[in-house]
Amino acid sequence: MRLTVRPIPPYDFDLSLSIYSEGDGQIRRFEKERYWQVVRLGDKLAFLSIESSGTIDNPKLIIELESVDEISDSDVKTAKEIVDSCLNLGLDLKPFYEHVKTDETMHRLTQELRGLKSPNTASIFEALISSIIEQQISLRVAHALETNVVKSFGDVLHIGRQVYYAFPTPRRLSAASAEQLLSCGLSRRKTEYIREISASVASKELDLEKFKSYQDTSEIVDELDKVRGIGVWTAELTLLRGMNRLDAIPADDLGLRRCISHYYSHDAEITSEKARQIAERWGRWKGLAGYYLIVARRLRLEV
DNA sequence: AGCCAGGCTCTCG
DNA sequence: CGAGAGCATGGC
Repeated sequence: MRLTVRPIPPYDFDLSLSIYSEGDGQIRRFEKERYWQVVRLGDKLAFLSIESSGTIDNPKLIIELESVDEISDSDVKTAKEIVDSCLNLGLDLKPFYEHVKTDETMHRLTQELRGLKSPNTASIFEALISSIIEQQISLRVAHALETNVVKSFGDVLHIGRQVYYAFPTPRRLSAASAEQLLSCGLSRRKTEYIREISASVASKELDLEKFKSYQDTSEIVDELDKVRGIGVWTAELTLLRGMNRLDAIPADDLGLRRCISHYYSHDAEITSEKARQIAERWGRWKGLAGYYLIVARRLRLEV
């Protein structure tokens, strides 16, 4: 099954997906200008791969869907929505670029990284659990542990001779024993958070979807912050990459603070208050701007 | 070897 | 209340 999608230009597919070039090939990966992952279409699993056949100013994506099940028209529609959301294709970057023109540094970086859109997880739940796993430890370690969790509890999809994994459902994670989660390398505390939160999401006691209707991002942060295991950092990171809330910026984040400091404060250590103060100039694109700084730093761009 | 890494909770004083 | 310990793992 093949379909095409047209992102709002400008859109640089290779640049935007390059963060997944280190990804695990059985979960999600960008390799040789092609991105793939497993998606859920209702209760079916499908293997989704994406390639670009357009340009930055006239972007066009070719999507391929493979499944052991029959793929219906509504599945195709769902798949398009997932791609749209995960790659943030509906985002119009032009107002952001216009807004930051008064900020010399960010203006230069947006020229260098023109067409970069921040990626999203397929579900808010995935963003939330990933963020919890990433608390405190280095990203390298966190990604290894996350891979363990996905391969231990995620649904399996066989395509040809290959095996791929979807991110685990709340139900599946809530049913995981503490020992099983511990053997993934998580701390005892984090296994508690993950089991508790997964159970309350599965039982709808914690309704993550309802947050989509909230106008005010800070209201969602406050509400998530009340949940055991979720602090402001975790809430903001979840909103940014799980709900496309580009005004959410995890200013407490050590790595992000170092990026902000590199471009705006001569690499001096800055507090999260200072980071938030600097971020104010990016208006409702704070989180996206922060993402630009992270990517810029990774590419060792200097302004 | 020991400390730190994209936090958060719980426990003391 | 505010400060501080504890946490799992891998890299340096």
